[in-house]
Amino acid sequence: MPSHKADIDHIDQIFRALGDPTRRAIVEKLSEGPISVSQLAQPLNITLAAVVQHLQVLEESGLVQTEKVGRVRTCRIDPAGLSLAEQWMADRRSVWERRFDRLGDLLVESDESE
Amino acid sequence: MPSHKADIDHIDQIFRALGDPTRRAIVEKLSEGPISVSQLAQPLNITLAAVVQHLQVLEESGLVQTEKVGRVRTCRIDPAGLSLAEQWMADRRSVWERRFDRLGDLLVESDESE
DNA sequence: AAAATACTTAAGTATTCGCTTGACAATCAA
DNA sequence: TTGATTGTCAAGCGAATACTTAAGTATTTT
Repeated sequence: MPSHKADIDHIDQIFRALGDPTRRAIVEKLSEGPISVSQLAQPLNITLAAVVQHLQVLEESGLVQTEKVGRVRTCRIDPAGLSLAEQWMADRRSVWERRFDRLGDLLVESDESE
Repeated sequence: MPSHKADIDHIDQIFRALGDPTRRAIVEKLSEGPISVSQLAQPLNITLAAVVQHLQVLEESGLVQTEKVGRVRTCRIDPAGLSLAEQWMADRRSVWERRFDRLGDLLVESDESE
């Protein structure tokens, strides 16, 4: 039985997180490898506090994991989050494309209704 | 030479569009097949005007196409939009996973820095 | 110990967003 | 023609969002 309530909620958080361009820039940067919060902030033209807020959203969504050692917090991508969202889109597409197959059948057979 | 400015802008619109749960519900519904605006509105607990506004966002993002014949506008998914977003995520993941491969190499060879 | 680094947290602000209401246009049915 | 569908447009409202500033904490350096 696929797609629990918890999963739907998770998908919700993931897409909400990816909806913001700055957060996508963060994910993009992290895809090159794990870095600290201030390294992450440097290329973006916003304050460190703003970056921290974005990271909270990303971490709650499960797209990013962080770990603090000493005074520096290191951030890395969790690819599972991305592939969950990927799956959602692939599913919608496949349902859509399967429809075309059935449509083809109907055009050929041309009777026997639903 | 991949990823033009126009593409980035397009990706921006797509992810922004998918960031809203109601719009994802619309995409989900449309994946079952093309339907009219009021049919789309029926299961959602919002006014028709709100649905039209969501459809504008979805159409501008390229995720949905619509066509009006008579007084009814029929909406359908454009799978190209979905696969573009899918690609973006797959790319981020692959960069990340390629990093692991290189890390493996380094651990095995354990010299020759770059 | 003192200063610098690397965050963290809270409060405030300006803008954006999703939604409603209400008035309107166009098409189809009786 | 009259009335019912089906959608469109504009204005406005409350809540959410992305950001800043400012004050604080914990850790490392000097």
